[in-house]
Amino acid sequence: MELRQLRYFVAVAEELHFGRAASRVHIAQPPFSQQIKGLEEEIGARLLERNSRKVRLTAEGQYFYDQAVSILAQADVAALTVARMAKGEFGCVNVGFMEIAMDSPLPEAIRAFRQGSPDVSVQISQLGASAQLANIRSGKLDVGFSTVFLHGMDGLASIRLFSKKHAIAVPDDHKFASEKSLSLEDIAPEKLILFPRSGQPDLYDSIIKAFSEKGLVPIISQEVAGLSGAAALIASGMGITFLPDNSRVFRKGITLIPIRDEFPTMDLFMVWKRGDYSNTNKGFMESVAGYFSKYALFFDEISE
Amino acid sequence: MELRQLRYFVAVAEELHFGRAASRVHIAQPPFSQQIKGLEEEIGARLLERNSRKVRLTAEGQYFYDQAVSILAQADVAALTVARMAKGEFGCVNVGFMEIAMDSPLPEAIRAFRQGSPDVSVQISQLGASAQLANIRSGKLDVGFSTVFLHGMDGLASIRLFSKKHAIAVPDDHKFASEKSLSLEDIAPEKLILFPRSGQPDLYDSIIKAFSEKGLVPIISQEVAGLSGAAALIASGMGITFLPDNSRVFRKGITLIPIRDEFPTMDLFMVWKRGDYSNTNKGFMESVAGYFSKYALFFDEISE
DNA sequence: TAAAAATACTCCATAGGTATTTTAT
DNA sequence: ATAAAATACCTATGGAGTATTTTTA
Repeated sequence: MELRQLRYFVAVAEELHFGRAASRVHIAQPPFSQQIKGLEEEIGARLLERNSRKVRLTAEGQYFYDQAVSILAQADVAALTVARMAKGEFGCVNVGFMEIAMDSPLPEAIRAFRQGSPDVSVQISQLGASAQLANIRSGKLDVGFSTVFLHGMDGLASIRLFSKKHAIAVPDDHKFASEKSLSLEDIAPEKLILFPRSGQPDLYDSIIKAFSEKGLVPIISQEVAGLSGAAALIASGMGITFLPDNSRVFRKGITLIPIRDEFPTMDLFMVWKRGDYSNTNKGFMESVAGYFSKYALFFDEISE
Repeated sequence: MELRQLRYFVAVAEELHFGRAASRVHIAQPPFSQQIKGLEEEIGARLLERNSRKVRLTAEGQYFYDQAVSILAQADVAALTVARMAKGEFGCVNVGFMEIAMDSPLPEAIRAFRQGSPDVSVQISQLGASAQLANIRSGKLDVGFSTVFLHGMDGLASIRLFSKKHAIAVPDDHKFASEKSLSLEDIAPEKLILFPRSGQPDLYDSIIKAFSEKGLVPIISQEVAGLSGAAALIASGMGITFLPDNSRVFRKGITLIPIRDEFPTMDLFMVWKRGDYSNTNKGFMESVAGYFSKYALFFDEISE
């Protein structure tokens, strides 16, 4: 049995006339009759009751017609869907992101993609940097957004989406609140609230190093995982911390003051499994990277 | 796109090896590769990522594999189902019967068919003779069971399943209750309960005629539609009536006494639309007729 | 270098065309 | 008498086979 025969059968079941049905599928009547006959013989049932004046469906034919229509429709939809997947218009992307990425244009970049590709399901989940890497490797995640740079790590690839200067976050009523900028010397004596080193060891170490290069040792009063928790601690006067400059989210009761000295930046990277992405993923990544105006760079990295 | 290509694709999606997949579908590797390539080109998407060492499904291929399996399964099931319908093993039969038919071997005949053809759905509904004929003509009913004989009526065909003598049904405490048999002369003076003439005019008229041929006129005290209602009236002493001899159902408080004289019989006919029945219907009718040991006769009538 | 997919070609099975016959109204 | 399906027979597309090349791990 072939789809061709189902197409022919559907035609004759709807026309109830071999000649018209044949011309509808653009073949001559005799081979058309042959195909129908072959179909009936193969499945072992008469589908049409016909004589030279009238054609009508048998009970079997009625049932088979419904089935044939359904099968042909499913085949068409499957082919179309796959074509759309290949064009990146349809599918599913599993995205992981670090909490800090919420405080960036990333949510808007994802929203823009969703609008442009409404039939792509974007599943996002908040994950730490290491969890992202593990899940990308295992295939549970397609793309990750993390502040951790990959120094050419094994099977993974990444690009930097943006790099943002850190600022000092102090409570609105802090003595620094009215300063235009601060030096590390100003900050060193203050109680510092920092993220746990395990989360982003490189960033953590380079912050400490920035101080020690000036002969300073910061007073780390608390390590807090979770931005909103840290923001609450700052606002309530438990200490000060670093936040990306112009942070748009966590600033209730908090003032951001630029740092005068050289200081590590907050970078956001997009990470994926090198050479392993569906067209849907590719479309997603291109859209997000494009949103960050990194098209050229992205293409270099993605096409290896 | 053809089912052949789906079959091939399923094979290679499962084997992840063109050579093995090709031999699984009993063709050589090169034409097999051609077919897969053609499929991919037609639907406009790469389904398999392959090099000379490894074959794996793309995201599109994974999706298409599921669809292909489903489509092939549906096609197989459809063909199989239609074949079973043609053999009368699967389908649906709409049956109409007159109430009186419940007091006969018919229910058991239907039960026997159901047991032998568990995948045929038998829809039964109680209908009068004329309603049966109308519904059979319109196609709502496939088969009817009625006491009304069709004198070679237009598009309908029928056979007699059985013919049963009538007996007199009297209440257990009636003066006739201990009689061995009764003549029409005995019965004529009694209050008679009869079915409405409209239901079975021929039978009604022939009953009256049986009396009048002996110069008798029966006293019809009531006309009652519905056997159970009639039986209740008899039992409560409102009159006597005719029931098929050895009636198995309606005999609480009722005694049946044979009739000595010539008298119309109670016949049950199976009725269907001449030359218009599915194989499922045919199977049903043959089974029921066979139960009534009418195979030979039935076959004569059914095959015109 | 060796296993496996892709090419290149050849062949034939069968889908499809043409001419004609059969059939039922 | 005629419209339409079936049959008979022919043609040619394309599915499948064989031999060979290309590829990459």
